[in-house]
Amino acid sequence: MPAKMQDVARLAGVSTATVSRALNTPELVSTETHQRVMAAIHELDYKINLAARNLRTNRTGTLAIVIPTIADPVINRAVEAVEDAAIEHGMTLLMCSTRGEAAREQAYIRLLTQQTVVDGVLYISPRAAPEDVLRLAHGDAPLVLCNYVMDDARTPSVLVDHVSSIYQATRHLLALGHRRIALLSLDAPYYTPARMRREGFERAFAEVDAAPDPALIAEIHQPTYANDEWQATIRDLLDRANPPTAVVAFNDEVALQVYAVCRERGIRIPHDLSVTGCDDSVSGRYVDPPLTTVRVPAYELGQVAVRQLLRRIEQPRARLPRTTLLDVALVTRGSCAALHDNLV
Amino acid sequence: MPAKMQDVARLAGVSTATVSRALNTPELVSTETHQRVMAAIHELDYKINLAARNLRTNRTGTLAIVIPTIADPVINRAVEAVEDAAIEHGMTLLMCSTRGEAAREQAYIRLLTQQTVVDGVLYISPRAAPEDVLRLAHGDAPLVLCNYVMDDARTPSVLVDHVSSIYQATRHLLALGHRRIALLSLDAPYYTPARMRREGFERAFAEVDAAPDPALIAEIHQPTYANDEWQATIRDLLDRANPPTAVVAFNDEVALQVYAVCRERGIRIPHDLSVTGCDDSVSGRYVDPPLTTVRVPAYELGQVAVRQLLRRIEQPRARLPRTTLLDVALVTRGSCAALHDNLV
DNA sequence: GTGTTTACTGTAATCGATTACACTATACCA
DNA sequence: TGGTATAGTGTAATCGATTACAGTAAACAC
Repeated sequence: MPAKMQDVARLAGVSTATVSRALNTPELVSTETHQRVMAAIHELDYKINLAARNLRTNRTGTLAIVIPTIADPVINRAVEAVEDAAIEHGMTLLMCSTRGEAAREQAYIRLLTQQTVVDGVLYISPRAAPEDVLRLAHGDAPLVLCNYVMDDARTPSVLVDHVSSIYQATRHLLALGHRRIALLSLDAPYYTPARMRREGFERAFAEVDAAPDPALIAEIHQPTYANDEWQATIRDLLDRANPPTAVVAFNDEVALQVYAVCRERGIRIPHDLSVTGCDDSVSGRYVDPPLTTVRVPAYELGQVAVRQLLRRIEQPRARLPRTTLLDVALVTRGSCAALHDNLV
Repeated sequence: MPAKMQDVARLAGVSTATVSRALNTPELVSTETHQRVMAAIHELDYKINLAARNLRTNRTGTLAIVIPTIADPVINRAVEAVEDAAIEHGMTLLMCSTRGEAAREQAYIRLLTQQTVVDGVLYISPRAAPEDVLRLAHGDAPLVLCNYVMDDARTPSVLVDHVSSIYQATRHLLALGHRRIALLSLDAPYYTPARMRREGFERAFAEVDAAPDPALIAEIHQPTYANDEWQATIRDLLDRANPPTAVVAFNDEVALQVYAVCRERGIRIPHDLSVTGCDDSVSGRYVDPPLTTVRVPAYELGQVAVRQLLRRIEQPRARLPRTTLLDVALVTRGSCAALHDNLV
């Protein structure tokens, strides 16, 4: 029913080849013909049939973005960057959020290993096993990873420096005299940032010739970013006989959970407990006291990754940096204080 | 290079028709043949070419979801519902976030008026002019709207009851004795919820034979949900000679901005100022005092809408309710108090 | 035994664009 | 003037699946 290229060609008195050229390579068509074709297109309200074009050109004009959740400010921002770049290149975005569910992760990987679904895949914070990610990497569409390292020279990774973020937060607290510092982190199989955070934590301690108390490292194994389990963990931590004097949280949301538990318990921040977050999300900016956190280049994360991806799509053999590490910066606000002597 | 159906057929010793049937309508194929075909598919690692299928079947297996921003908890949740349903139906999701930019809104509408891009469109909180939305509605793909009303009998709308949410919050404050109540809302051309909120606000006043002070209605015209402008507006409001005794904010994020300004000014919540939010997002749950807000059925919003959309896709002539209104519920927490006599 | 139904399979047209190749007309050159 | 380059256009093959239609063989009915 809708007009096809044939109809346009007939109306404009040319062949379909010319219509196609008028649309895709106007420089090969005379100005006059081009105008006639455009007029016909307008007249018939012709819309190109993308399925036909895709079949013929073996391209889809679509990028897939695979993310663990849509409800995280850093990921949000990265996705915005990706969408911006996609639009700029006339491409669209297929959204695949896995919610940390292995089944979904697998299903999306299976789907995306087909060239005909998307032209490229951006995979943020994979929770899948290396062999599955590798399968995707060996699929027909180029792949770029975010926050994941994998032993495959062909697949570029872009990483926020999670080592540095936790390192900086921890160093800040150590400098304030704290030694009993708790780490609240998220862990999951194959979840690279968890390892990096632990490393940053330990490195900061090593620099002052100390070591963290393993009992104060709380790594929750949780598929999603849901908040329910954190409360229990935090209460546990603070209710101990020998509680921490400071807490490093792996993101701002969890840091605010610490705030909530402190309120319950009558613990004053920063007087009784110092707290740091991570990601510099809006929520940490307007609480009392304002949250000391780490600024993370979320938009840049998406931007760098999508640029590399687009590069690969245009030139499949393009050489790309194997890993790109993005800098972070400590943002000092009011949630940390020097350790009181009476609390040592 | 990748195996095609022809190769599978050859290896299995059947025709492509049989391979196709084995995949799409296995009940029409003998068990033995089916197994041979499956074995061949596995052997060759055959992946169906979706472009070819789409061209032939005139379907894409994709839904578009158009949203103003990805960084809003209610929208997030609605998107999750849509994705869940999409996966359940073996479909994928094309994400189109417009950031409230008219140009992007238009560009996506233009893109999606083509049948061959997606099988259906879900449009959440459109900011586009009615004629543009109508153009989309008259496109080839079925359309379902969220939080928008339009004069088109064919296009179903699913709405959160924004009238009721602000009405309930306002009534709560009125019952506590407040009369100088400010409304912080977002406005934009053609943005239905803004009108609904105003209506709820006024209705609550009308019920106690009063009227709101128009000077206390602050409707920011802002494309996005960014936080910068709110601070100024809120300061303005609170610094007046005759400031409000209560504030109704259209969402929790803005309510927390009010918290921040109050902290600056030494205004105590709820003692000096009562505050209500809306949406019951996580951020409001763990602040001090916990935010009184309105619970909004975000997941349900997406769920109801996508169900109607899928229904339409399967049966284009299906009769659907023209508008569906979703209930909301006040969540009373600690951010509101009875009006002190000395403040009257 | 003939006619009819059932179960399965194959042939070949078709979806609507792109593009290699061929062709014509004009411009340009010596 | 003949030859070659250039610009613009057309013809027709092609992408890889789906499916209407036709065909065959076995089962079944009478």
